[in-house]
Order: sequence, then C-alpha cells, then structure tokens
Amino acid sequence: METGLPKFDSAFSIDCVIFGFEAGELKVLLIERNEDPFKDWWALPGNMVENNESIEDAATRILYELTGLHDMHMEQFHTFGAVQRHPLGRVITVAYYALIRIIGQKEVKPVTKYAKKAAWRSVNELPKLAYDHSEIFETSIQKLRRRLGYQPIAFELLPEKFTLTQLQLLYEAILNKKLDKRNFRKKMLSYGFLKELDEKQKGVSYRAAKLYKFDRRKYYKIFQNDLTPEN
Amino acid sequence: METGLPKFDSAFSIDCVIFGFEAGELKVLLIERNEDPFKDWWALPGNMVENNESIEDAATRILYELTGLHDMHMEQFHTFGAVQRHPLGRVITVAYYALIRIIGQKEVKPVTKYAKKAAWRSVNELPKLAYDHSEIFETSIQKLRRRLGYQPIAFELLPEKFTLTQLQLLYEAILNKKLDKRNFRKKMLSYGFLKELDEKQKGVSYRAAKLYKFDRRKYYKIFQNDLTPEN
DNA sequence: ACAAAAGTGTTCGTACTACACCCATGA
DNA sequence: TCATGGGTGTAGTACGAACACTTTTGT
Repeated sequence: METGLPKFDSAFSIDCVIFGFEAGELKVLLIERNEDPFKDWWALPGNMVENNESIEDAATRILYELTGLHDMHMEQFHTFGAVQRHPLGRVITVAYYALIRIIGQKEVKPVTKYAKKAAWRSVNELPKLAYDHSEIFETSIQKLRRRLGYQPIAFELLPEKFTLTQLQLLYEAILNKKLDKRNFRKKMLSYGFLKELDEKQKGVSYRAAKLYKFDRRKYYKIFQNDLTPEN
Repeated sequence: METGLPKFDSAFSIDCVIFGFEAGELKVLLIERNEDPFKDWWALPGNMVENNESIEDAATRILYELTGLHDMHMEQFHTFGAVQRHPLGRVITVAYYALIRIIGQKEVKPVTKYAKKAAWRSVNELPKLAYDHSEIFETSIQKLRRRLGYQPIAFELLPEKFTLTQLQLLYEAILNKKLDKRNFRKKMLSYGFLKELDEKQKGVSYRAAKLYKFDRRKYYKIFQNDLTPEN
C-alpha cells in the first residue's frame, strides 16, 4: 500500500440489498428516488460512508435510518468500482445484504429526503434499477443462494415461530426451485437445531401445523467445530 | 445512494494476496516496506486506485507492476474499512487474491520505490504484517479454501503439466490437512477434466509419474450447467 | 362430507471413507 | 538391490433423490 496518501475527489458509499419474505415470496426493499440522477427510478437503499465510521458501522447506520431496525444479520458481499458507475463522479460502493423479518413490521418509510417512498418488491418482478444496482442485486442473490447452503440464514427471514412448510417455501423462494417435502423435513430435522414447540399454527382452515423455532445455542454447539476446519 | 457527492479526504487502495506453490508449500508474496509508516515491516503488496480506473483494472495493474504478470486469475474477496486501519488517514482497501505459477518465474522484484524487496513466504511462517494485513491474509485463505471446493483454482498454481501427487500436495497445503492418495486420485480423475499426457516426469530418482494437464474446455463443458443453478 | 394442507418411510443410486500392497525406476 | 514414490481396488457407510398415501382440522 502506498503511503503518499494522495487525496482525490472520490467517495465511498454503501448499498444495501435488504431481503424479506412475505406471502411465500422473496422480496427486496427498494426506494423510489426523488432526486437526479435517476430521479423517479427505483434503487437499492444506500448512502455515503462518513469519514469517521467504519464501513460496517456505516452499513448498520444506513439500514437503521431506512428501516428503524437494529441488530440485523448483515453481510458484505462485493465492492463495485467501475469508473462510470455513478454519473456525477467517482463513487466506489461496498454492497451488503441484510435479512429482516417483514412480518409484524411497521411499514418501512424512508427518513431521508432523497427518496419518495420505500417498498417491498418481489425479486421476480424487479424494475430496471438506477446506477448499476441491477447488477448489484444479481450478485447479492447469487451469494445469498450459496450461503444458504452452509449457514443458517433462512431463520433471519422468518418469524421466530414458524412451520416447516414456511421454512420450505422460503428455501424454494431463495433457490428458485421446488423441493421435495419429505426430504426437506427429514434433512432439516436431522440437523438437530430446530426446536419443536408445544404450539400449533392458528387461524387456518385446515389441519394446523406444528411450530418450530431455530435453536441458536444448539446450532453453535453442533457446528462450531465444522466452521473452523483444521488448525 | 446519495447524490450530493460530498468530497472527503479519503482514499481507496487495493491489496493483493498473491499465492504461489513451491516445494510443496503454499506461499504468499510479501514486500518489505521501505517507508513509514511500518518501515521495515512486511506487508501485502498494494497500491492506490487511480481515479480513472476501475478497481478490477487497478488490481490487474498493481499485480503487473509487482510481478510482471498478466492474465492472472484474480478474485475480489473482501473490503476492509476500519476507520483507523491506516495511521495516516482514511483508506478503505479492496482486497483481491491472485494465483500464480512460481515455477520458471523470473524472480519477482518490486518496481516501486516504497518496497525494499519482495519475497515468497510460506503461509505457515508469516511474520506480523503491517496495517491490518494479517487480518486480510487470514480472510483470504479462508475464502481460498472454500473456493477450492467448487472451482478449479488449484491449476492456476501448478505448472501446466503436473503429476497427481503434485496436485494432491497442493490441495493438502491449501486445506492444511492430509488427504488419502487413492481417494484423491479417484475423485480427481472421475471429474473428467484432467487430460493424461503421453509424457512422464523427468529427473527424479524413482519411478517417474505420469503428467496431466487441466482441460479447460472439458471443464466448462461438464460444469457449465451446474454453475448456473436454475433459470 | 369435503377441501386443504400436515405429516410420514422406503428404496435406490451415488459419493465419501478407510485401508495396504506391488510396481517401476534411478542410483 | 535398495530406496523412493507411483499406482491401484474393495467394502462399508452416509447422504441425497424419487416417490404417494393417510391424517387432521375447519367450514
């Protein structure tokens, strides 16, 4: 790394791909821009990194400002740095994704002036996005799919108590393919980190399903060794 | 993303974790710094991103300046943005790793003045590195290990023609564990992308091993569908 | 009684694991 | 002839894939 520290006119930003799950569909939180460039376009929520905050802090702050949520599972997944990606200047953006529970959430409202509104959109029906945000989104969902295979991220998107069918629908929505019900249940239960509750679904007009919750303690006990392979 | 584009005094850099494989050991290319801060410390090679180049171009350029090599497999793996990571100012760094063939390589010599020299060091005997480079290195090797499981990256580190034992030693060095010879060979050959050559190892004082090469064409034919799961 | 989803086992094939000896070559 | 790594097969186990019917509940 050079030490000369040349100052040049460029800026960092954070862009967030905020995933949620609702009505059997995987959704992403978009904002409608109220300013040029890309006025009236849909975009990923994002903002500039302040000079006195780490990029992780910035990601957390920006998510909070846009959704009012703390302590979310956020994960950096890629940094985008094409020269012309922002029409007004050089902006390199670090992209994070976050997983949140939509259920029971008060409606998300942007607290910044540069957005008209925020809305959950199905990942299957996204409009063309501002800047290179379509590319950022595509990358995010690929990383999300891969990570689903080795990390218990799905539970961040579900209510605390959920049925196995809900869990399966979520997996299907993320992976974009149908899964076999029996195999899915067998596998999930075999991990041993799902805790069966003495409670059932309510308000459905058919046989009520058992509720489960994700047992974080058991998960770490089971997988702590596997996650640090060797040494 | 904000449009106001505030200019603030900060900079981007690229840091490269350059892996090589030699004498049965996984190595990484380090430079010895010739300037403050961290004068006389070992560090990862890196440099500032110019204002008119993308971060990918910057990574390619920096690798070239430090090693004289083109067309290397480079992969962005994480961006580090702690406020105090650079003692002289705010520098956010995008880290890449590269995989190169040491064999037959003319010695690597830094072409920049800020480094006294460059040297290949075994990943098992690294000194404490400048800045947060030890952390960057640790992250890189974890990503490398994971990627080894689903991408044919090992071949970038070997000479074009190699024996199965060399390939196995490389896997063992990256994964830091012993593998079973028979199982390893069976599995590798079963993929069908290794081309057996009509040639044998030379200059060894024991039974010469067959040479193989990686058949990129076959690899893509076999895995093109698997790499784009669905749609 | 009917509609709707919950819940449940078995079979098959594939892939990974563990494991030990003879072979070819150069010195 | 000896030392050194090259090269090979099999049996057991674990895991994923395919596949269909009965049960429970609310209306």
